[in-house]
Amino acid sequence: MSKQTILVVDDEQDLLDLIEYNLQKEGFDVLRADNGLDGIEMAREHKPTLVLLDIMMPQMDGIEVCGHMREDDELKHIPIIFLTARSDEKTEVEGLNKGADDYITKPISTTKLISRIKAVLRRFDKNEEKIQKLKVHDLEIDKDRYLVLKDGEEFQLPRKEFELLYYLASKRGKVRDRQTLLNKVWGDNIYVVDRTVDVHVRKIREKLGDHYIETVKGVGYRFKE
Amino acid sequence: MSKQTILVVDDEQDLLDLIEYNLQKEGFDVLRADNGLDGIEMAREHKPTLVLLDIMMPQMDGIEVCGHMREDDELKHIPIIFLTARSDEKTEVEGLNKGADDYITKPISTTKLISRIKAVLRRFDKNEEKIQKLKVHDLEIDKDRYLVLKDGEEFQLPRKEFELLYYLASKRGKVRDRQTLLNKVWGDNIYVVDRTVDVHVRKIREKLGDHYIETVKGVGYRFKE
DNA sequence: TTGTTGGTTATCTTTTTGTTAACGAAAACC
DNA sequence: GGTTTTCGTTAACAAAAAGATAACCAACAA
Repeated sequence: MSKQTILVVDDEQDLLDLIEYNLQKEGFDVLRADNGLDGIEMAREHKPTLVLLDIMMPQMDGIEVCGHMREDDELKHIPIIFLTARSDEKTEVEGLNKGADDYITKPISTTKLISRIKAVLRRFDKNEEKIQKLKVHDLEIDKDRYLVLKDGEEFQLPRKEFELLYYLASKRGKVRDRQTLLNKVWGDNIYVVDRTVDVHVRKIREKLGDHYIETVKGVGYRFKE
Repeated sequence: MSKQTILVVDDEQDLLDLIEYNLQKEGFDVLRADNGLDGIEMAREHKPTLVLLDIMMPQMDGIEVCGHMREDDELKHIPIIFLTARSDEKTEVEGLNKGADDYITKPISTTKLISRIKAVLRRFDKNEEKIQKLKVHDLEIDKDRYLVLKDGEEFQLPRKEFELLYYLASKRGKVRDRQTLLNKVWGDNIYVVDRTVDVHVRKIREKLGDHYIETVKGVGYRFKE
């Protein structure tokens, strides 16, 4: 496997140095940018495996950068971890809604940083390194384009719905409880109520039909074998 | 599955009470200690599955406790989650570097606490990918899929019926009395009348046929050898 | 503005789970 | 042999749990 590249966007040079040093020690390639615009630029050019994004930056803040990335077909699949000041809880929530995959509060412990990064990569890797395209029953689930094909017809599912469907389909036949689904699809450190899963399942069923995802009462959900 | 034990070390009794109550409600066994020394003592004696450790304590603080545990071959593998006061950022970093697996800031939201604990346990759970498939006679009892296969045909049993069948099948040939079955399948701390077992056995027989589970009069039930 | 996404919540249904009582077979007692 | 007691089976019913659904809100983009 080729080396994984992490793009770090932050306006504090000292912090950049520290993070770069530690990531390199772990065997990652590191790209750095000290403002949002350059960050996006670099992301477009190098397609990093993951982006570490400070929220508070002059000119263009992290949330905005994240927003742009999520709209760019080439970049929307790249996992993003926010760096945020401790007190700043509001932006934290806001950021997650924007499509971040995790967030870490400053000051940053390097162990934690590394382990979070690895956790997020693990979450995505399983899918990424293997098949980008799942074919199940009459569905074709295309992770590259975030698109589902059902006998020729294209369905553009929203990100979360897509990822939930993708995860379940990749574990075809196996039951997963709500908490596991939340951890795998939403992320370990993200707190939403577990009924959220139900609602997303319902929305998927609404669009694709209800014979793909099965309910196992008292246990969880499962993609039909 | 034997119950998981969590050791909570904190000098605030109220908080101990609160945490204990919530953990028990989730089905964990709880051990408590109100200072670092006792904490280590208890850890040595009972080998808990996980330790919740307050950082700020008189005499011996959490970080020190963590340090001791990490040096003890018997205890070094036990996951530790720190409880820290929000403001106290320096020790937090220190703690993580000392080998904690996660930390939670006070004041504590119990939902968050529980889900963090479960996340850490999941991370440590090696048997995640363990095969949980039993093949007995012409039955295939697949816990991963929560399905029973009888020569090709799928049976979706309700959760309790499934778990009862699974338990009996896993102890194939051995008789278990009703109380044991209740304890193992339903759980130690919930009370239901033991006739309930009969009813569930009957329902299983109704669906799969009555030659799998045998009655041993005056004793209990057994999965046919 | 309107539409989309992501998430929450309250209400409605369905299913599961548990209790009880009647029944019957076998064992034990006389 | 007849009677009593013990024990499990079964069906009917009640209670509780779980999930589906719809309506709602907030944030944001077009």
